[in-house]
Amino acid sequence: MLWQVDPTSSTALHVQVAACVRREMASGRLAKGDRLPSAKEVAAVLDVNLHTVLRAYQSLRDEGLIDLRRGRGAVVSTSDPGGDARLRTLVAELVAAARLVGATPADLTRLIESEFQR
Amino acid sequence: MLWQVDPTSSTALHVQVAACVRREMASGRLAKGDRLPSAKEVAAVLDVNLHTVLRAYQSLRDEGLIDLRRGRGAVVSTSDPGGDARLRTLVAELVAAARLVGATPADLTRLIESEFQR
DNA sequence: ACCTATTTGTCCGTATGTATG
DNA sequence: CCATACATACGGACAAATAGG
Repeated sequence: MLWQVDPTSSTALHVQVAACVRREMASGRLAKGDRLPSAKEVAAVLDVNLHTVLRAYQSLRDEGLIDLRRGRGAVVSTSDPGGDARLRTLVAELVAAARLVGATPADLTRLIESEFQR
Repeated sequence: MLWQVDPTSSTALHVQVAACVRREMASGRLAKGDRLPSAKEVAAVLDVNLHTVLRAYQSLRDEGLIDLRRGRGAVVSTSDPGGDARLRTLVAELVAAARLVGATPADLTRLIESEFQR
C-alpha cells in the first residue's frame, strides 16, 4: 500500500491517514476481512506518531468501517451474513441512548430482563 | 457541579467524564445554551489530565450534544430530546430482535457491556 | 487596530495496561 | 510465558480561534 500524508497540509494528519484507508477500501485493494497493517508499521512508514495512526483507526472504527481489537489488530468489517447484524445495530443504538441519559449497563440489563418476561 | 471520577474503575476516565456531563444534562442542571466549564478547570477539579477532559468533550461533540470551538469553549447544543421513553422503545425492539435469533438476555448483556466499553 | 489571555486542536513522547495469538 | 497490538493516561509543546481590554 502506498500511503502518503502531507505534514504541511492544514487538514489534520489523523484525518489524512484515515482517508488513506478509505481510499484503499474504495479502490478494492482492501477487502472485507483483510487485515490492516499495524498502527506501529503505518506510523513508521508515514513517519508520524503512533497515536496519530491509532486515532485514525479509531475514527474508522466509529464509522463502522473496521473492527479494532487489542492484540489482534484492525480488520476491515465484514458484512456479517448472520442475522445478528441488526442485533448489534440495535445494541449500539441502545447504548448510545443509554449514555445520553446516564444509564448504566446494569440498568439496561434490568430493563431487558423485565421486557423478556413479557 | 459536583463531578467525580474513579481512577481505579475499569471504565476509561474520559468515558466517566463524558458521563458526568450527560448526567448533568439529563438532570437538567445543564440546559441548552449553557457553557460547560473549560477543560482546564475540569481537569484541575477532577485531578485528571487536560487531554482526558478534551477527549471526553470531543466525544460529546461527536454525539451532537455540545458545540465545541477554540477560544470559546463548550456549549450545550441540545436539550436531550429522548429520555427514558426512547430507551424503553429501543429495549423493546432489541428484545424482539433477540427472540428472532434465539439470543438470551445474557447474550444481550454481554453485547451491551462490550459496546459500553468502547 | 493591537495586544493579551483563554480555550480548544493537534502532534509528539513516554509509560503502563489489557487482550490476543 | 512471551511477543504483538491496541487502549488509555499523563505530560509537553505549539498552533489557531475567540473574547476582552
